[in-house]
Order: sequence, then structure tokens, then C-alpha cells
Amino acid sequence: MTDSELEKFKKVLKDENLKLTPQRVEVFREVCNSDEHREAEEIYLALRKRDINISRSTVYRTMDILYKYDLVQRMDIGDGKWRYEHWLNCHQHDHLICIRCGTIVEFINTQIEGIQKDVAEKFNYQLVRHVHQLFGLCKQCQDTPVSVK
Amino acid sequence: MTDSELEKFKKVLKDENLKLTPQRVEVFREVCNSDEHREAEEIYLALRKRDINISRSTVYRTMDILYKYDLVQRMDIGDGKWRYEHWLNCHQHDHLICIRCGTIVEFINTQIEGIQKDVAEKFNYQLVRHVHQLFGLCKQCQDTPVSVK
DNA sequence: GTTCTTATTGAGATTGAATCTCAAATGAGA
DNA sequence: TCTCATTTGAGATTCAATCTCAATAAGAAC
Repeated sequence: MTDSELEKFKKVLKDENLKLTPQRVEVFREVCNSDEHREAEEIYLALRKRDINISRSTVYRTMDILYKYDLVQRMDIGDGKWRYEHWLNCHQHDHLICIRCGTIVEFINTQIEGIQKDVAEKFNYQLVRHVHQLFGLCKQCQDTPVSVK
Repeated sequence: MTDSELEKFKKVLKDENLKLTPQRVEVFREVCNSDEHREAEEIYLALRKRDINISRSTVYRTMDILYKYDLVQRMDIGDGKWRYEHWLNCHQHDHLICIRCGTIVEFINTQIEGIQKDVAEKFNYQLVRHVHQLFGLCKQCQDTPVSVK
């Protein structure tokens, strides 16, 4: 987390009449300092591991704020849990997800965006957002035999 | 639900050593006779409305069977509930979803499939399935002012 | 048709992520 | 420093989905 990122967060809080609390800063720091796609619980545990005193409630609530004000992005891969990633140099991207080990890789394809616009137009939908996820086996999992244990 | 569809279901049950029960047949019938994308609860209520005596548990369990053996397709639009659709003349398609009224429209775009293959190959992923959803406002919702009530 | 075995059903309990509640604590403007 | 609305934490609650288990029923064997 750079100073300018922290300033951006402080500005959002100020603009929205939300208070700057140590818990909120630590959640923001935790999310900024990782490129993973983590669940709220994982972020909570990472904070506890860093000896940050915070409750699950506050983590959940802060993730809501960060998401609402576009400081994080979140995704749902169909298992009922939100995955969060920081959204600092926010460039639109989609995800490749390994169905065995869970590894998530980002990809950018500008061609698809054009097609999405065409589809939406054809059906008279005003496009707001999209979800595009490719599920498969990553190289390592293809090469690793399934454990028989 | 045509006779041949019912036969297909009976064959699956037989092949998998599952019993042919009136409840299972009625769930299958209910799903086949609608082109909607419904939640388990909606299917349950539709059955009750038709005076079918069945429990939620059985609806959920039967949907699991139908999904496992590719007789229905299911999708997750991020609200924590599975939507089911029959999968009789199963042609791959994706979805356009209205964020206001919830209307779900299907679309097919063969161009995207090629791009997906390319992306997976580039990252050395062996593609298994994908989720591609476009969220926006349908024509009607674009034209309807938001209620202030 | 009757018997027998095993799978299935239904009702309610349980799970787990997320949200809500409310008393106590704390930011931050005056 | 004072004040007060906001925030926090702990536990309760929600809700879709799953699990449990006794009662029921499918369907194979005869």
C-alpha cells in the first residue's frame, strides 16, 4: 500500500462521512498488499496473523465499503463465497480458474469486449457489467496424478 | 415433457440404480415444461401449486441428480441461489441478465468459444467449462422510471 | 400377489457465509 | 477536553442448501 493509495482511501472515507479507524486502514492495507483473490475469512485470518485486533464483522463491513467505492473488486466462482482483489490500477480483466487447485489467473482480451457490446445491443440490453470465467485444469494439475489416498 | 424425454430420465435412473419414484418424475416434468431459469424453491412451489405432494428436501435432491446426469443445467448469478433450466436439446449458450427485473435471456456466440480456447491454451489451462454472463438493463427496464415509492 | 431388502422420502436439525443487533468504545468537529 | 454520532465486537440471526434418521415405498425374487 503506497501513501497515495492510503490517501485515496482517506478521501473516500471523508467524502462519504465515514470515519478513519485503524481497523479500516488495516483491512485496506491487507487487501492492497496481496495480489491474491481471497475470501473475507482469509483476509480476516491474515489480519489476525499480523496481530491486528479486529472482528469478522468489521472485516465483512469494511469489504462492503471497499467494494461499494471501487477500491476492491469481488468475484463469485460459484461456491457461495466472495473473493476479493485490490483494484488499484484497475484494468478490466477476466479469470481462469483451476477446478482442482483453485489457482486463479487473470487475462485480458479486448476482442471479447466488442462482442459483448454487440450481443447486448442485439438484445436491446444496456450493458452494465459482465462475468466471464474459464474453468479448467492448470498445467501443474494436468501433470499431477490424482491422489488415491 | 415428451415420452422420449421421460424414457431418457428412466434410463438414467435405471443405469445409476436409482429408483423411479413419482416425486422424481414430477420434478423432471416440472423442469421440462418450463423455459424459465428457476430456483429450487420456485420449482418446489410450482409443484405444490400443482398439488404434487413433495418436500423441499426431495426437490433439492432430485435437482442434484438431474444436474449430475446432465438433464438440467444450472447457473449462479451471484445471489447465492442456483437457477435451473432444462437441458433437453442441450445447445451451449450464455446469458444476458437484467439487473432490475431479473429477466434472463439466452444468447449463442460461436466466436467467443474460439477466443476462450485461445486464452486457455495461452495459459496452459485445459478448458472444462465456462461462465459468461452479461448484466444490464433490458429494454423495458430502460424505459420504465424507477419507482420512488 | 407376497415377501424382502434397500433406496427414498419428509420433517426438522444443521451448516456456513453473510448480515443484523445493540451495548460499549472511539473518531473527530466544536 | 467535551460531545455525540459513528463504529466496533460478540453473539444472534438469516437463508439456501445439506444432513439425519425413522417411516415409507420401489422393485427384484419367488
